[in-house]
Amino acid sequence: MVKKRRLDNNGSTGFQVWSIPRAPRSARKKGLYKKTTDGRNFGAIELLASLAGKLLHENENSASRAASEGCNLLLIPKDMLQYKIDTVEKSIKSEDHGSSVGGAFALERASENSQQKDSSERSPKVEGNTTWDGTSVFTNFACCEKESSESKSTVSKSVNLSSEVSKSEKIMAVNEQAVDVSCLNDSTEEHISKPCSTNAISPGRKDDMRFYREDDDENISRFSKSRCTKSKPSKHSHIIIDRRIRKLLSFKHWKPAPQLKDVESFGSGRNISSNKRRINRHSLYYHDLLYKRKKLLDGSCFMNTDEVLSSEGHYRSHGVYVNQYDPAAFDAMDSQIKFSIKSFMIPELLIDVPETATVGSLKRTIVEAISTIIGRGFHVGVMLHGKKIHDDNRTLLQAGISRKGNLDNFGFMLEPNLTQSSPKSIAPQDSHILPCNISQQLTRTLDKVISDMGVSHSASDPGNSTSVSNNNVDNSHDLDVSLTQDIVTGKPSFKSGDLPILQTSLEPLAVVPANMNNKGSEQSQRRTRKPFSVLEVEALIQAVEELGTGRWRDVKLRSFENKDHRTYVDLKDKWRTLVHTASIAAQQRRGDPVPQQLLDRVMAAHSYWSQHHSKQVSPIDGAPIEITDDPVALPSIKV
DNA sequence: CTTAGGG
DNA sequence: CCCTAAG
Repeated sequence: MVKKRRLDNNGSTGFQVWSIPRAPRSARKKGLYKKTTDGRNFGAIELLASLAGKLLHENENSASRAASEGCNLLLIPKDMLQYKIDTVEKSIKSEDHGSSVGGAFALERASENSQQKDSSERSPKVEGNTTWDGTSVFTNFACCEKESSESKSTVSKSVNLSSEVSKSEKIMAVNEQAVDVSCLNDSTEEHISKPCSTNAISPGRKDDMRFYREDDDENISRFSKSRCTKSKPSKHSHIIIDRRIRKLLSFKHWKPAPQLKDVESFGSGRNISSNKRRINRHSLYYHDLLYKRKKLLDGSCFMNTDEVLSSEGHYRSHGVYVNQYDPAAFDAMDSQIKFSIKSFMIPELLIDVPETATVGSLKRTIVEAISTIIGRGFHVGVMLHGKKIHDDNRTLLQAGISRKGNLDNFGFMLEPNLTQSSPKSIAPQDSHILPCNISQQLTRTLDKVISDMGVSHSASDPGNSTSVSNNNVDNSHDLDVSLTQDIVTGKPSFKSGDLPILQTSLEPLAVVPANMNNKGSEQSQRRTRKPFSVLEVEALIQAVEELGTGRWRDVKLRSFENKDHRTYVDLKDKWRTLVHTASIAAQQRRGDPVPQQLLDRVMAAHSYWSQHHSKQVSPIDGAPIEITDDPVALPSIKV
């Protein structure tokens, strides 16, 4: 019971103190961060698993067949991604320090001939990762080949595109490591370089730039039918949701992911390791990365070319999205730079641009190309070394984008177009009101993909395992990770409509880390600032007066229980700023002014609680705190 | 998970 | 607001 006693200061204090014994942790657990298990989540996960399995399988085949078809679209709910990532992590932890290709979703070739190694030289390396936060539109894959000498004359960059609509807080973020569906090699280059015009999609041609796109319909259908037989049902679903991730989502109205406990009961990471999966060390970093919230760059989506080949032509790290061929082989080529953009949504996109092209034209070309796939409603930004290149008039060369240039930190960003004008007009507070065109487009696309893939039903064949070969360019650590077996479980059963896609609002697009080397790139979206209203301030003060400082969780429960966007940490921070505000001259205060009266209460409560340990609670019987003659007590506040 | 502080 | 060390 809550009892209260008047805190009397010279008989004029209006400050009241309640003695509220702190409830046991166990009891407190419930409520604030309650998480439920949503059956749909599992369904989604299963679907993902299934898709992943297929995709992987697909990749296997395509890889072994010199991969000439490259367009597989796959949209995966974020939670699934996390699932995979976590699974991988588990295996990393429990297994070894081995290496894996491109992270979380490397696959282990179930049973392959011993020639694999020999062929690895020629076989494309499967490298890829996809990040899908909120409603990422793109996923990225990268296929790397060790053929620097074979490459004809292009610098090919596989650009990772990722777009996210984050404000739709009901969308589970999706991150996925996947296999690329097409590889750039001699045999495929021709194929994929087929001008778009050969497809139903109008070719984009501008400033001597060209972009190509692989036809994907066929692949999709093929994707949906083929190689399901190998899918092996997993006996256990290893769904380990990182709590940090959940934490991240906890205040976002996400449909709660299964609790860790619940999840773990499904199966533990042990099983993963028991499957003898080997994970590329590259993925280690990637994981770590994923555990950090990805931050937005200018509130937009960022796609990047994460890494480039090392000087030896090997992948240098996880999440490589850039393929760069031996510059020496480019002499014959008229200093053209080829950008290869890959993702689930963008199967394969090659963009050739002369170094003398301008950044602006590059952007336009990319927009043009991507628009044919996902529709309009976005624009492209170019990042280099962590900075956006704003000057569209500069040539690529001038901007530092050249065949021989260091493109480690090169990438693109997809930014939503609020108005068809400048994205700059996107006010933070309005970000959730982004036009629906993106949302709709995405949803539509997703729906189509899902249905096209025919995933909604019995997408996988229990009893079959999926595997993919990873011919790591760098043989020093070949990795094979096989998550599929565990992931692929049962049949996914959800309609496209069930996908946790966009709500009505959008937030700045999510980001794919531009450069995993850069610490700063491991960013995640920052919550939009929401100034405390006077009412909130008052409620906070009220609560603190009653509970004291240092019991922010209780404060939260008492006065902000239903305000998900106010965490107890926020409240604590707010209190701190309030105290600070109250202590400075009114002229120095900024923001919407807080009534002096409230600030006085803040000061009073602050001084009071700093004197009386806030954690001091009354006896078990709930007796009120005895506050008698206290000089520190609150000053009387008369209004 | 909560707190408490630094950034 | 974010991030984190501590507890």
